[in-house]
Amino acid sequence: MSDRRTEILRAATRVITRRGVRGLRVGELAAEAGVSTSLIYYHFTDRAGILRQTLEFISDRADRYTAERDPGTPADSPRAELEQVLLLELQDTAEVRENSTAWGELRASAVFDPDLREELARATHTWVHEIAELLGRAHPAGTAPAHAASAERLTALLEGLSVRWLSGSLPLDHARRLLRDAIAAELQRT
Amino acid sequence: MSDRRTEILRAATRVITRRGVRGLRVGELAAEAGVSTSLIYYHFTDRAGILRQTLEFISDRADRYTAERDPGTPADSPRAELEQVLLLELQDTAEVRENSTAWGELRASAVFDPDLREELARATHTWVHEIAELLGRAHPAGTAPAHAASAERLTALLEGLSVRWLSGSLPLDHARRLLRDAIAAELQRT
DNA sequence: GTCTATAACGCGATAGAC
DNA sequence: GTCTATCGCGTTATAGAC
Repeated sequence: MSDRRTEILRAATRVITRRGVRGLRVGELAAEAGVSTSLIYYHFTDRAGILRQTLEFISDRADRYTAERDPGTPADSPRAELEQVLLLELQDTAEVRENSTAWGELRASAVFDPDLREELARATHTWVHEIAELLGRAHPAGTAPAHAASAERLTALLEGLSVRWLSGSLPLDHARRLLRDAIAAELQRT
Repeated sequence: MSDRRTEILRAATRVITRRGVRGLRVGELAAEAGVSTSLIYYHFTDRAGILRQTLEFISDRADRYTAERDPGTPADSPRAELEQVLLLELQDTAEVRENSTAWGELRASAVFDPDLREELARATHTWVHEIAELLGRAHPAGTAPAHAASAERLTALLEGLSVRWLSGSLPLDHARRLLRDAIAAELQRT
């Protein structure tokens, strides 16, 4: 599925990484994709449609790269898997930067746009739940509510560290170290 | 110092709380402040000047309300003071909402605007340092580098929880509970 | 310092040909 | 499906009077 529409969605992802959700200009997107502005409207109706479908495209892609991690890896310990999944989001690759940036923008936009909140809360809940399950396997001694709380703290910390990294307040390796230590601490809770 | 310029800066803070940094319109700011648009330009030159000076105003004010807490309070334990200072940021009052919202916007905008990064990194560093000092008094057994790392984790977590609260993904009392537990855990580190 | 009036422009969106 | 050309509005910014 690498048609024109998909090409435009990929271009939109790059523009959002560069300018933000609220900084995306239809004209700039057209130039980035190498098409006319009216073709954008033909495929996406209006600016809101561009954003909706691009954010959907990005979150599908994020699900995929979370699901597809370690295809043939010899299934390390659950703890290593947990570290791997969380630290995956703190890497300086184009794909991770794009996803983290777009995710942060979605979060920041939802503060002012109630329409985005429901979908955002749903995606957050899914993510927290997935981390809580990994915590359950890595730390069977703990209770389910304790794992849920740990997962909320770790994912919220990760979002906080991620935006500090992207906004230039925290070097990437330092952010990774802080997150690793926080994971270790959550696993040592009684 | 409650002149026209300061009134406009206060109005700008309210508009940013309502619309976001990138949603601020000079005309709306003028209406909010009860002045003409051209007076805005007289005082701040251009839109970028409005934003720069407003964000400076906000970070100064945040410093001040952190510094001025408990004027005559009977200096509880350092631990209680630490909790108080951090939990202060998770309250549903107009002032805290304004500061948290504007601070989150500053952070999110800096991802796309390198001009904001220096001031932001400076303010972040000041804040982390202040929390690290409180941790030192609340937990004298720990080392200075450990306190610095704890302060970075706690403040990054607080930012993460704050934006989840403001974006409707996390109820306020739940966010407060998660933060309190994280503070307790940082104080129990060996 | 502050206002009214307006210029200049960027940007979302559409018309219509191919 | 894709393009060129353009409209119309909202917004930034300025001119000039008081």
